Amino acid sequence: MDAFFVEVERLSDPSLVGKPVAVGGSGPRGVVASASYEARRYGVRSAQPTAIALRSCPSLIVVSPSHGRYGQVSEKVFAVFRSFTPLVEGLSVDEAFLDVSGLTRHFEGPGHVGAAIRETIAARVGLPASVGIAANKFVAKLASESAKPNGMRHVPVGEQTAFLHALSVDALWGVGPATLAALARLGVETVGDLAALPESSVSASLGEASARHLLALANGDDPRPVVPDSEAKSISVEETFPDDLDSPERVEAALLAQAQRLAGRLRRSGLAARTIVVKVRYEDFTTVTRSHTGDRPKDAAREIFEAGRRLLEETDRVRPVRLLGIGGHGLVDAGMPRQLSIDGNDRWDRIADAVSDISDRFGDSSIGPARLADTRNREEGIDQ
DNA sequence: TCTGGGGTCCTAGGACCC
DNA sequence: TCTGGGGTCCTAGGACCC
Repeated sequence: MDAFFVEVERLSDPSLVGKPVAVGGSGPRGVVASASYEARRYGVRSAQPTAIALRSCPSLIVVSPSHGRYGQVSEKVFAVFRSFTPLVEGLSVDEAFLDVSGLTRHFEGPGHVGAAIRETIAARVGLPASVGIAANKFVAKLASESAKPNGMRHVPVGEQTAFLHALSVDALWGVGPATLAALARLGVETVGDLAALPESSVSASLGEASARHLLALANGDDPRPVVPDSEAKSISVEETFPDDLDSPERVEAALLAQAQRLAGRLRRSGLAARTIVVKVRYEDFTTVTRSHTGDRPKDAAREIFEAGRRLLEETDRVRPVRLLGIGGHGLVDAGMPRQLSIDGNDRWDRIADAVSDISDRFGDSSIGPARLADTRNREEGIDQ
């Protein structure tokens, strides 16, 4: 999908059409999540601090994200995908690979499939989408990038090498800033430069596994099949605070609220986490994680909070905290037999269920621990 | 007005087991 | 007669993607 968050906002507020718009955080630490093509002409990019985006585009309209709405629209888009083929591999909320090799009887060629998908999305959802067509996932992905916005690009097998080799190396999937710098030291600028190097010299600076992988991609070789809907491997909640949390009490209060949000998401998915991870970022941006794998999977807010609190004790409690997060890894089906607790924890399970129901219906901020409410009231100057 | 939030995958060392 | 080989799991950090 093209500028997905922005286009969803335009569906509900047509006055945003044709203007430079960014969806993202508007606070002092906000960043751009999605920029309209009008905004991109001013240099506005996703992941850019909102303050810098506003400097380069003073007329920029900044809209706060409504992730629930994006999820709903995403489901409609994916329903369109699945009406063409069950072989749909979601890559994110707004992007998927479709294996359409089985549709040769119904369509004259892949170009007709791509056109039909774009038309159906426009008709049923009302949003622009771009399609890339190729013989494998990696080239199809790059083809869709070059098709944006609101276009279609077919790269036949015979044109694959010419298409790939002209691209800058950082177009390759998996080449970010660190790998780009390492490749630049080898004199590599384009995908063609990389493809011309012997594997030994690439693996000397990137390691054997990465070198083999990147060289294969540079030659257009990507054997990975389209694998429909894989299970989530982790679920996490994190938050960057407008002002650093400068006391252990404030950090713990925030952790309690996050533990409840995490518990709610786990329970709604019917999952429990074997491993709990706490993430802390300090004011100088250094980030640490602490994790612990318990003997029982957890999905109750109280248990998750207690595990997180113990992990917090292994971090620096003095330095102000810019970001705090908590996550669950090693997810298992919550329906599988779990040892019944004898210490009254099932009471907390029932409370977490009730909290989860209420936050489902009325939003995450509708219910929370009294300790957090106390902190909020104090910050707002409300008498106890 | 410096740097979000939610993920995946990989690496590397250490514990532990046979 | 000082220290094999293979495997799995856990933990921490980092690169990368949208």
